Amino acid sequence: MPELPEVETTRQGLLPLVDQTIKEIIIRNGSLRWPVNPNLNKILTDKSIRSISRRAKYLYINFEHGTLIIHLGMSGRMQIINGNAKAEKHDHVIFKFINNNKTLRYHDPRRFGSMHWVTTEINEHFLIKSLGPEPLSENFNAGYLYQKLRAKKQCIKNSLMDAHLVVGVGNIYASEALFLSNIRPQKQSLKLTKKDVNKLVNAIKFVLNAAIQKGGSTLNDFTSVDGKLGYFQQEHQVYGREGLPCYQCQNPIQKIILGQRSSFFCKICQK
DNA sequence: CTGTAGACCTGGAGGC
DNA sequence: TGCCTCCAGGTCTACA
Repeated sequence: MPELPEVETTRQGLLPLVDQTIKEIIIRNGSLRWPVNPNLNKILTDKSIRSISRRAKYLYINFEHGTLIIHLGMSGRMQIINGNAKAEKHDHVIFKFINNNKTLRYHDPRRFGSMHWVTTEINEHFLIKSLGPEPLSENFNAGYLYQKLRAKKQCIKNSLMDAHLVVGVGNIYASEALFLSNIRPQKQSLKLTKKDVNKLVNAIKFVLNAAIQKGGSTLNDFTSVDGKLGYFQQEHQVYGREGLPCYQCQNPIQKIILGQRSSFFCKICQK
């Protein structure tokens, strides 16, 4: 589920927990991508959430004395539950609150996600320190991206998914943004013109913003909720549409593997 | 330094 | 029904 729009949507959904005080944290399975700090309960009991922010696909749960950095991996979810319904399979970490009958659950079947308690300068943390700019910030612009791409021999799709270059562009939105920019995913990065790069930057911002507006819509199952009007409510333009007609030209969408990840494009619309 | 394959892990879909 | 293979939203690490 989680590409940047889903993480941002999750962040917004967690905002009601700001100012709430932790009563208890139960670690049911701490073997995520990195082991969860077993002292989390001791560290955070009676502490209040000051704010909840995001950097790349990391959620920051900010406390006065430190930050809990959470990544959702491939299959993670954060869910607020009313009442005391018992934890389900893959609910690995449970947060309970004082003066509030709500429970926050970290659910992650594949356990590719992570949780780190950080009290030192967060931008120096090993997960954070070498991240590229936020795609929706002004720091991510055509001038910046063109400079970065001009010496890169790898294909543009792989470059886009390199978090040193720009964060938050995952497998789905990389394909989608390249389609909107009429650029083939396998094109060498250094062959993009300034015009290409300009179009690409705008497309990345557009697809991410549109998905955030829709509350995160990465998966096809989202379309079944209301598959009527609007760009994202319909379907992705290319992702997951191998063999189906391109919405622009009706030619079948192609699937290729780049960097071990499925990539989709239209060979007529993208050059 | 650059670029790529492998690794981590579970579950769902599809073939036989 | 059961077993097998393949595939999935991410990204760190090891190695050429």
